[in-house]
Amino acid sequence: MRRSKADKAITHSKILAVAAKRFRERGIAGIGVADVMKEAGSSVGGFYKHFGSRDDLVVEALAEAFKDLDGLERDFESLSEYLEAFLSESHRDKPGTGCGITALAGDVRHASSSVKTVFTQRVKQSLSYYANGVKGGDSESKRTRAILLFSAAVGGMSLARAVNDKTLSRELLKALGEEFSMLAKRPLAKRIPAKT
Amino acid sequence: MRRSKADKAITHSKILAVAAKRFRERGIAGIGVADVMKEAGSSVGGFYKHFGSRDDLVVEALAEAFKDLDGLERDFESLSEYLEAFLSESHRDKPGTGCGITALAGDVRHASSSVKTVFTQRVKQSLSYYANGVKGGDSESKRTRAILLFSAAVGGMSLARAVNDKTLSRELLKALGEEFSMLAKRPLAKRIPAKT
DNA sequence: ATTATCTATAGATCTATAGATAATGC
DNA sequence: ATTATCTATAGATCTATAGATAATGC
Repeated sequence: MRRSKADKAITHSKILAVAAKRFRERGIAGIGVADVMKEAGSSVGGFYKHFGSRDDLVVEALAEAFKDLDGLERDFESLSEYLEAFLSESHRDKPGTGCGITALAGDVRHASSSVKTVFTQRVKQSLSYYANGVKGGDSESKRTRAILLFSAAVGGMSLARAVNDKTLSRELLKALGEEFSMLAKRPLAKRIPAKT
Repeated sequence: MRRSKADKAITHSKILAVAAKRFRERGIAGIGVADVMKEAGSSVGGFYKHFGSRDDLVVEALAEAFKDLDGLERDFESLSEYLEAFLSESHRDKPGTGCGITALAGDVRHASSSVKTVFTQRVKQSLSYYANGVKGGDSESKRTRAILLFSAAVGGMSLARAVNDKTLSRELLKALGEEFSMLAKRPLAKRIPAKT
């Protein structure tokens, strides 16, 4: 029954891969330790030789999920292209392999401090990525614009996923795509000065 | 032990009030039937004379939570003022009495079809409210702008609540407030024509 | 007689632990 | 000898039901 240390490492990453996917799909409370272990090809009892607690799994699985996001951000040439893919129906329908921040923002509010810390760090990273991708403007307006785009992307996708009406869901994604195609290019403040 | 029909109605609304608050605060899975009943001053056993199932409570409590949102939307003279209050730290720190869409968007994705339907209807109502409040532009650009503002408000507040870092949380709300103060006034398309 | 509410509990589900099993690794 | 994994289960928690109690309402 016992396997080698190398095999244990494989088991460990299988568990993480399953958890990273299912937590994003069903929420942090949506899948249990036993189900994760079963899908990873193991049984419940072994779990606690891999993780100190269920919450430790959540923390590591969240970090694992963010690796997908790292890849996504890297694979696009511009923020505009990234956002277009982000707002796709394909991304909407596959939360399990998509942005972990969007999939779990609601859950993290009720999660442990450790989970929140991992989440927070990744939010900061995404904001840098967005700010970097915004065209024109000084660094402050880029940052502000990044926050608008990121918030709207996360919120819009959350709504598109929660809503029961396919037409509305599509409309949300499409409308954001249109607004983003303008907003991602130049900062508003540089085009027309704010009135104040 | 038995009380009058009128008293039963009072008990019923007490249950709903507690549930509407606690679901928003702790999430749909975050509080149980027994705790809701206890806080409403009753005991578990009576619950099923009031609601057919826990899910029925979720549906009714969501509708109840949206009454607060109706009130919020009514109490402000302009969309800009509404958004300023929406993005406040006070609203961030009191999800139990705040916007139910923001508080529960993540949870609704995993909820029953009945819950999704109630949620979806209220999303439509909010979008109308936003579109109505946008200054200038034709009805199509108002609608698109409304979707941007609403998505960013929901997403930004969700992030501000999930994040572990007070400075970042405040920055998110502040930046959105700044961008909104411009975006809520005039549609981008009417100021500078899109390139494409 | 009906029924609003209560106490008690059945039954399901979930995290975590105990103890057994058998292969690894010194 | 150590340890990776397994089966079994303790203990907590949650939804829903059963049956008792006593006040309402016909």
